[in-house]
Amino acid sequence: MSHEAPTFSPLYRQIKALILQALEAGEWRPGQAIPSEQELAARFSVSQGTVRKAIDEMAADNLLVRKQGKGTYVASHNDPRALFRFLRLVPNDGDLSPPQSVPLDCWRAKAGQEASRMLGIEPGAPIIIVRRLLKFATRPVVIDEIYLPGEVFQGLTAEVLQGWNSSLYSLFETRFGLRMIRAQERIRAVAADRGASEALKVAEGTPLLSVERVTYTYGDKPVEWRRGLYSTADHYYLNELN
Amino acid sequence: MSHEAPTFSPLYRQIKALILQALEAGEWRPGQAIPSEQELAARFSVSQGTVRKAIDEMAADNLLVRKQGKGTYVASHNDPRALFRFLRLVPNDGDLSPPQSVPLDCWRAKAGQEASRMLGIEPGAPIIIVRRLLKFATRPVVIDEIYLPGEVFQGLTAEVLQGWNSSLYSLFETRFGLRMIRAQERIRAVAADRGASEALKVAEGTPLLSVERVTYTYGDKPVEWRRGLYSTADHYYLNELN
DNA sequence: CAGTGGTCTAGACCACCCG
DNA sequence: GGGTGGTCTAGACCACTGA
Repeated sequence: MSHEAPTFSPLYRQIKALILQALEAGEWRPGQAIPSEQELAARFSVSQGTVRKAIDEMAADNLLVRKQGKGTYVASHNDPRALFRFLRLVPNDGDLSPPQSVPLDCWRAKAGQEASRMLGIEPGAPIIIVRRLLKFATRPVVIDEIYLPGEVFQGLTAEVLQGWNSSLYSLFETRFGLRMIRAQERIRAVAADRGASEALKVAEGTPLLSVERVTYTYGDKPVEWRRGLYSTADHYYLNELN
Repeated sequence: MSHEAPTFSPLYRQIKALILQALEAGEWRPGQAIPSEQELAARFSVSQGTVRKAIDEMAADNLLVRKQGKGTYVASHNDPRALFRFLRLVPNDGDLSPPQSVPLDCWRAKAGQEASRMLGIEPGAPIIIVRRLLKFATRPVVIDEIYLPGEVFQGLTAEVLQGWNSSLYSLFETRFGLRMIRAQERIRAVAADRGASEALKVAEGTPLLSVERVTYTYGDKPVEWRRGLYSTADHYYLNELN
């Protein structure tokens, strides 16, 4: 077996790259099953064990979901289990009912310094800004300001947001074919300004969590930058350290 | 993986349990190499592949560290790479010099309601409380109050803390044979009270991160409860969402 | 060089799901 | 029953480390 790559790359990683490529090209849609390990092994002319190891890694990366006896599926944000992967806020009383996203505003603008740096686009490039409220059991808990590259989110309007009653990422995936793979959050404590205090129904100056998030799609391409202000009177940000 | 009744336990998981047991019994010390896969396979009368899969999982759990060509080692908090596994605070300017732990106080007490619940011990059981400051480049950034079960940390005194210039978990591991496996953090925003404002040199009422952590050792046994107040003027809490 | 972990293969069998 | 993923084995070879 010849590996002409300068740095050694095992076969299963090459297979992983090929599957990733097919995934990115939309060969199989989120929620659908990919071909069986045997079929993929035949397609790439490797043994089932090698395909298996490639899929193992992609399942660990939350790109695929294995279901014994059924098949391997493309991960989807429509899956309710995916919801709390990117939302680490938990009510003090442990109530697990899913939060409700209430869009407040949606307008177009040009990328400023910070947005262009975070999204990896030119300053002045078109962006879309969304303001929305997150309610847990009718109580406003998070106010978000979300910056999206206009090029990717062509048809995103307030109406589209209004007409969607599931998670934002679920909308992005279904409507724009954009799959959020991973994110990075920077968390600070700040005092509520006028706008936040009104939206979250707390006193001005109340300490809030400021959660800045950059979200990446395939190829580590940033496609969302958001800043959320979290009221932590009745909720907390939960983080598991492994 | 699943929390259902284990109707079936694959061989490699049984091997994993056996290795875990040996680890817990101190058969190999942190930082040391465990026997080779071949030796373990012979010892447990299974194939190398099965041992391999067991070790794979334990490496993923950060219990073991594989080093190609050398062997497999017991993970240790003395390893500098382990430091930022439990400390997610990063300076705004990206300076990577490790923080300095400054013990302020260390006294004995009896567990109250909250401490007993968090540590899974009887109310009134002996506990040790440590107050300490974390400095990044001479600047005070975190003030911690740490609750430890007295039974486990017999000889812990202010002197012992003073004489240690590495991380706390490194001390716990070396001195008390206690390995911290995983932790759970609950994060809220709070206003600095008098004590915190003096320790962190910020104005009273400044928003701070309140980070409550419960840390677990083998068998998911809680052995530390701490509450930290983080000043986020020049630092932020970084969280990767995968 | 010998010894370690890392990869790849081929085949057998098991657990699970569904028609 | 047939198809899927999941486990287990045995053997060959590769990449890395250190003496």
